[in-house]
Amino acid sequence: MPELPEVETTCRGISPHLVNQTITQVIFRHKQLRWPIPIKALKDHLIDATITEVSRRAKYILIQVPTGTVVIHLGMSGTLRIVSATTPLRAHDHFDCILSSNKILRLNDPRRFGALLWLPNHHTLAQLENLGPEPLSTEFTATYLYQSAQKHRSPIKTFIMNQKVVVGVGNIYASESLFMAKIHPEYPANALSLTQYQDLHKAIQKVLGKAIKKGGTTLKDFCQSDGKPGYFSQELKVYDRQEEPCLSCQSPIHAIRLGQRSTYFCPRCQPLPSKFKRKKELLL
DNA sequence: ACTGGATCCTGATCGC
DNA sequence: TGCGATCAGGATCCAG
Repeated sequence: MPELPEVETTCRGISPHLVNQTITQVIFRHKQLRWPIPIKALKDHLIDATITEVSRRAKYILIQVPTGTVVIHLGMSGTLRIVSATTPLRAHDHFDCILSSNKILRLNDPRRFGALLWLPNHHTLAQLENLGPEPLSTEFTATYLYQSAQKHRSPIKTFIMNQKVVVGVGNIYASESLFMAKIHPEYPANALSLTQYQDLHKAIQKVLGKAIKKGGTTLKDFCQSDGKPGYFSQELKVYDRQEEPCLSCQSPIHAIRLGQRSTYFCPRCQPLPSKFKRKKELLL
């Protein structure tokens, strides 16, 4: 369940269990997630190392030890939990990090779209380079979005999900933010006005900020057993609501595929000027 | 340089 | 009950 708010929540949840703990053992049960796991480097650098900090960049979780950083991405299906030695193993428990407190940081990821990487101090990691600004930071502004968009004619939804533009806007929040800003997801990025980007910028921050709060409360016990997902559904205005009435105008919510991702919007609240509508014959 | 599509993998769900 | 098709909260890679 790795939307940015859950990654943030995971970070906050595991951090107190990790910081100042010494790692006594690491166990690998799979050698590859999205990329091969650098098992040897992780063993060499983690065993007997003390964790100094846990932080987040984009949807990557960063666990700092004296000689470098463990970089974890949860992909589509990953979870990180704090468990005990008696917690039974489940399918897809790929990695354990055993601490001096006897607690265990356990990574589970059925689809293995996630990542477990090692970043030595003073090195760089391609995945962490060229990332756009954090959506809740002050570098992320409406003007920045507007200017970045000028050379992109791709649909606005695809544009805001591009991590080089801004990090952390996933498939759910892209649809939700565009609904709040009353912008059609297929609107070409470079056709939107600065005013529209001001609305969109505000919407992204509002939706993500609220979701982090929700994630924080709903997942507060996520590290004990299984924090139930589905808590978003109460807040979602369009996502996964195909054919249901728009909460603002009662029109049926539409669903389309955009960039191979499910996309939801209200055709009445988020109109698309006819000049931007795609013609079927052009798609063939 | 940008864009869209294919791709990695397992599991849940739905129609037949 | 079983089977195949489809879809899932991500993001990289590659051809055009």
